[in-house]
Amino acid sequence: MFTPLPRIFFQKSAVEVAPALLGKTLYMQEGNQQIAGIISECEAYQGERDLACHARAGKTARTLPMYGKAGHAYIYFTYGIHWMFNIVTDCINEPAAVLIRAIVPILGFEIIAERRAPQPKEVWTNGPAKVCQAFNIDKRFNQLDMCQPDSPIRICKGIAIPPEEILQSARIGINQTPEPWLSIPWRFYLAENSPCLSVI
DNA sequence: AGCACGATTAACT
DNA sequence: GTTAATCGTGCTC
Repeated sequence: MFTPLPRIFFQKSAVEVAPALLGKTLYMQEGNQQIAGIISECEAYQGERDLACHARAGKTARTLPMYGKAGHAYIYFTYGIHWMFNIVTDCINEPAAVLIRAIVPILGFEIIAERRAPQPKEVWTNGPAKVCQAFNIDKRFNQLDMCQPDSPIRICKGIAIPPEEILQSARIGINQTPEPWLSIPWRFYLAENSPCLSVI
């Protein structure tokens, strides 16, 4: 149970990995605490040419994880308050990552409720920073290899998603980005979980 | 050494 | 619809 997906699953472009991540399980184990949820929304950021991707400025201290091994975590801090959780994909030296924007909780409801209080369960994990708050993800886990069987964060088998239930749109929150990157439909989300999607 | 800003959220009017 | 919260990062001087 909660066996991590093999690295080869992540060794493709972010645009290929992102839709494949929908329906998979995000699992977190710290001490005897377990939390898990089904990934319902994510976004692909691919390469230095993608002007919405942090790697547009090249290799820096912050973007280094994206140039590393697929299956590792890329976690960054933004707006002075929030953490964002990404999964690195593609080859070494090809910066690519998938931002996890929303999950549907399946395990650890009490812990999530405590961390997300006083918010109602409908908005517990429908946003990238909310997922990090619920799972207690921060820089401690940056560059973590999530393909190890004892990793505190793992991406595991989940539920099968028929292709017709996967919807696409432009990515959120990148309003200063020029075209075509502003409009390219690299946000992937599940139709059936619309109440669990991030707030736009 | 200083500065502008961000792959957001929650609590306002 | 608007705005405060709040600080690491990367760029410029």
